[in-house]
Amino acid sequence: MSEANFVNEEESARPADEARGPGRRLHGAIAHKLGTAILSGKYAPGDILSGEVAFAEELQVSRSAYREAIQVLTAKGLVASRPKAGTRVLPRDRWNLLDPEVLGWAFAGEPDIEFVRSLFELRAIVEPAAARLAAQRRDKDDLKAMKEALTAMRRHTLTTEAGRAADRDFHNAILQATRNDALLVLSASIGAAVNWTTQFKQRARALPRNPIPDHVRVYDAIAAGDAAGAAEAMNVLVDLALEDTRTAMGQPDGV
Amino acid sequence: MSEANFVNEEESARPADEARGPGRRLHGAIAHKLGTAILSGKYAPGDILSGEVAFAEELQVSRSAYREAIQVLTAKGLVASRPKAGTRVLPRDRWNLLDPEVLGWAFAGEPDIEFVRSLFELRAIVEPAAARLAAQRRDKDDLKAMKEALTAMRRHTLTTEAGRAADRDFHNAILQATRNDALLVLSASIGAAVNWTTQFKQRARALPRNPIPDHVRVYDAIAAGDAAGAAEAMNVLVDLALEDTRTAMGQPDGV
DNA sequence: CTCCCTATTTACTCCGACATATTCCGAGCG
DNA sequence: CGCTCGGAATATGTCGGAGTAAATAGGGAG
Repeated sequence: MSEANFVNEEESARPADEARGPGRRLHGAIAHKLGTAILSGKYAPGDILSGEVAFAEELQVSRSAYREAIQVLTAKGLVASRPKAGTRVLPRDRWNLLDPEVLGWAFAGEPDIEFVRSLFELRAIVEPAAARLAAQRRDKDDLKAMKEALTAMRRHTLTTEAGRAADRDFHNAILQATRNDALLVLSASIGAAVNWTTQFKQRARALPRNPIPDHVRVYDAIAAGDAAGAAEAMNVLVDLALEDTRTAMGQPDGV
Repeated sequence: MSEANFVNEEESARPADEARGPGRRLHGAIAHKLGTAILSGKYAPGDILSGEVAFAEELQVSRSAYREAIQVLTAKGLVASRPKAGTRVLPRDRWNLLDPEVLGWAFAGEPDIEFVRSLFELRAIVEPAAARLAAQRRDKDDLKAMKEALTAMRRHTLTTEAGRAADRDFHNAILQATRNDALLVLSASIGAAVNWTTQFKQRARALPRNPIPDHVRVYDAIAAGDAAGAAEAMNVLVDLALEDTRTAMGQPDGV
C-alpha cells in the first residue's frame, strides 16, 4: 500500500547531489574506499588485505564496520576471506562487474579503456536487439515514457546532467518495453558507462553531432512496430556513439 | 601501505576451495535463507523485515550475524535499511538478478517461468554475437579449450553433471575468446539458467536431439574465422534450445 | 478546524570485548 | 627422515550497550 514511498534511498531531490556519494553509512564508505582501491589495481588479484585488526585500526574504525565492508565486497565477488589465511582479492573473472556499485568504483578513478570498450561492445549487442523486442511489445505507456524523455533531451542538452538523465530515461524506457527483467538489469551497467563517456567526450570537446534525429528514428520505428527498422536505427545510434568514443579516446586502432 | 608482495605462495595451489555450499558461514546461511524467501516471493517488494532484534531472536542468532546477512542482501540490491523505517524489500528492478548467488536463490525453489524466458532471450541475443566476436579474435588456446570441451561432451552425455559441465565449458570458452570482460560476466548467469533447464528437460524426458553436431558446427565456424557462419550456427543452437525448453515447459505434466 | 513545529519513541548504526573455530607451524615421536 | 600431535595466531561468531537519525504523535498557533 505504501508502494509509492520506498524509493528514497539517497535523497533524489536537488541537483546538488553529485553522482552517488561514497556511501552515507560508515561501512559503505569503507567499502567504497576498498572497492575503488581494488578496481584501480592498487590491490591486485591474489593480494592479501592482511589483518582484520590492523586494517580497522589504520582506518580508525571498529572491526565491525570493517567486517561489514568486507562482507559487501565478498557479496560482489571481489574478495574472499578464510580463517587464518586472511582476506584475499579474487581473480577478475569472479568479480561482478555489472553490479552498479562495482561499476561506480570502476569509473571512480581512471577506468580501464579496455573495460569501457567491453561495455560499449555489450551495448552494441544488446540495445539493437532490445529495440527489436520493444517494437514488438511496447504499449502506450512505454511510448509515452520515450516521448517524454525525447522532449526532455531536446530541452536540455547532453552537456547538462538533466540531459544525460533524459538520455538514460529514453534507453531505459526501451529496455522496459522489452518485458525482460534480465535485459532491464543491464540498463544500469550500460547507462553508467554511457554516462561516463558522454561526460568524457564533453571534456574532450568532442560532441559535434546532434543525437536527437537518431533517437527520433529509433522512436518512430518502435512506435510503428517496425522491429527490423528499430534494430537498424538503434544499430546506427550505437555505432555512432562507439565511433565518437573511439576518436575521443584517441584510439587510432580502427576495426 | 601496500602489502602487495608476500602473496603468491598457495594462490593457485588449490583451484576452487570456497564458495561451494549454500553458505558455510553463518551469515551466509542466513542470507541464503532470506534470499530464497525474497526470490520465491515470500517477501514481496515493499514488505518490511521488521525488527533487527526480533528477527535475530527468531532465527536464534546474534544481531551481528543477522546484520551481516542483511549487508549481503543490501549489496545485491535486494533490500535497503533505514533507521526507524526498518529493512524493506526493494522493487524488482533494483535487484541484481545477474549476480550468481541471486541467480542461485532464484533457482533454489520453483523459478519463475517468465524469468527463465528472460534469461533465454538474453542468451539468444548475446551468444550469437559472442560467437561472431570469438571467430574474429580466438587464438589457439581458445580453440584447444573448445575442442576439449567438445570431446568431454561426447564422452559424457548431458544427462550427467560432467556432461553439463562440459557444455558450460564450451560456451564459456567462446565467451572467453571474445576478449570481453563484460560478456564474460554474463556466462555465469546464462550458464546457471541453461544448466537448470537441461536438468528440467531431462526430468521431463524431453531430450530428443543430439546437440553435438550443432556444437561442432559452431566450433568449425569459429576455428575457420567465419564470423557470420559462427553467429548463424550459434543462432540455430540457441533457437533449438529455446524451442525445446518451451515445449518441455508447455507440458506441466512432466514428472 | 487545519497546519506546522516540537518531542518522544523507535530501530538502525557503531563500538569494543569475549568466546569459538580453523589453520599454520614447529616440536616430538616412530 | 617422515609423520602426527599440540600450541599459537588469526578470522569468525556473539553479546550488550551507547549513539543517532527518522517517523509518528502531540501541542500550539493561525
